[in-house]
Amino acid sequence: MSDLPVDISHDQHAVRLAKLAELRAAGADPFRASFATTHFSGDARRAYVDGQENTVQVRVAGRLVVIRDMGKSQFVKIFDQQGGDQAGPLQLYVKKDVIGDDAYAAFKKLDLGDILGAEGTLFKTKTGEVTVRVERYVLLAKSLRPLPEKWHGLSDPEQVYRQRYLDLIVNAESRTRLLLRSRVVSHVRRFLESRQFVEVETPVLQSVAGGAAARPFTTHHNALGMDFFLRISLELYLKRLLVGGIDRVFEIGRNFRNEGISRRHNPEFTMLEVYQAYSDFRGMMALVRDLLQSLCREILGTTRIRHAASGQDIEFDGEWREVPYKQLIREATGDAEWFNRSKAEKIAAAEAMGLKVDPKWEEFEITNEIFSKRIEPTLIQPTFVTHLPKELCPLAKLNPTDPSVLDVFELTIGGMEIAPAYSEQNDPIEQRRMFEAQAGEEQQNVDQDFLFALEHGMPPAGGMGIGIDRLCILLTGAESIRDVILFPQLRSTDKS
RNA sequence: GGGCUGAUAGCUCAAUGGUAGAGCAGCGUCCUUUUAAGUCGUUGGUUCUGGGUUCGAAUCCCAGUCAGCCCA
Repeated sequence: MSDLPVDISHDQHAVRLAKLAELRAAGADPFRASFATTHFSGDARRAYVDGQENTVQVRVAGRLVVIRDMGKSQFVKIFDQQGGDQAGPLQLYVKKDVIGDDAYAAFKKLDLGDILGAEGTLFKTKTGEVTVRVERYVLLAKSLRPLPEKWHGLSDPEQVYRQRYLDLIVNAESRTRLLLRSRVVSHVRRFLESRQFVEVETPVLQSVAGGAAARPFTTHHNALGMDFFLRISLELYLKRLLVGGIDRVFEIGRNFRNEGISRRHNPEFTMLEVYQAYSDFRGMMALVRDLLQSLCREILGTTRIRHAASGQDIEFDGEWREVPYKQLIREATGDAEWFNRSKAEKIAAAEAMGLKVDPKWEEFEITNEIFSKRIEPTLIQPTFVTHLPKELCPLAKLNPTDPSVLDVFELTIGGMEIAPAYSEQNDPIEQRRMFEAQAGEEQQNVDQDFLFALEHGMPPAGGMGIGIDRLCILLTGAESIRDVILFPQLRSTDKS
């Protein structure tokens, strides 16, 4: 670069642009259309036969992430989809004698980050690393920007999230964690399909956003000239499908809630919802336990997970604790008569427990504040909290012997609510009454079309939801939901 | 929405009111089995933005932007 009129040696982008121009001037194509490979990096390593030096031929491709230049030969490493495997990127050995003077001179001008294809034979170095002895190589895509530092990687959380592609290249833990999520989703599908559940897709754009209590996003359809909401839950459409005779149905899909962003909340998140006709919340208990146990075994290879926040190990194996909500409340408050206390007494007791209570709250809300602040965080081992108060969900059936509670459970693990499940309400009269009571002044928020569907008869059913993001937090030990979402929501910035 | 913390070279980080530095990366050498390769030399800064205080500001003050944590 010293022959350039202006010294740009400090500007890595400018240096690379100059190299690009040089390549083009020499008639090379720095951005090729394709390259036929025979192996990913890990597969190439596995293709090596012990003692068979330079007999197995491979064609591989990837991003240059390490260059060790020794004058007339170089060891470099390329990173591909299997570059996150334990052994890391695949090593290539490029020798002047083998590829020739011109090709070697061009190779010396490559930069970290360039994407190349190479062909050669496998051998083992004296330190035992399976390596490709390169006979031919081709630059497939010139990289015009430098990679983050090789040892410390990329650690600024903002850049990790905004430039996830770099995080994936340089931070093996991020890559492993995020790819684990793909395996989780894939396993969930296979598990449910093996039990004859059918996967469907239901509308994201809805004129009534029902199935949960949350503020929806709004959007507008120009041709129809009407506003829509983005869905906040999958529930009401999947139940229409129960009416339609799809007895075992599930959807894995994005929900959108126009609420705060935090370590546990992203405005868009992925839910699994499962409905099984002729089952009930107890059937869902067995289903979710089987599902999570098989996930642990298949994906993690263990049913024991380290829970950093509590310092405990979470054991997924065996039967799980089952305990009624009311019992937990009575234990936590030390008051056997809690549910007979007046509102004033409940407020006083909650405040004595250090909780902030809004006087406008209903009694069940005060009680539930105790549950979510003082009980839920302590439920580290998998726990089915059953029979929640009837006010907490309008879509579930009442318990026949105690109609103040619902035939539901909330599976809590690691102090987080992981999976709620219900014996689903299929009485259209009762369902309408609940919806209309809940909607109050805002009767337009009642999904009449759903109620109309229910009136045709919905089979009794168990239903369950699992927040995939939270499940992945649990399985990976991530500290934030952002660490299990490839591109978490951030404020947009103008990039000039 | 509120509180706290942070933003310095491409990346990871120093510099606590007095000449903005290091490692990696980059650039130029040496080196044909390296493993954060080694070696010699060397470039690189709107210290997030805008104001203010001061003889002097990366540093102190105010406002803003973005992010993280906690709370709602």
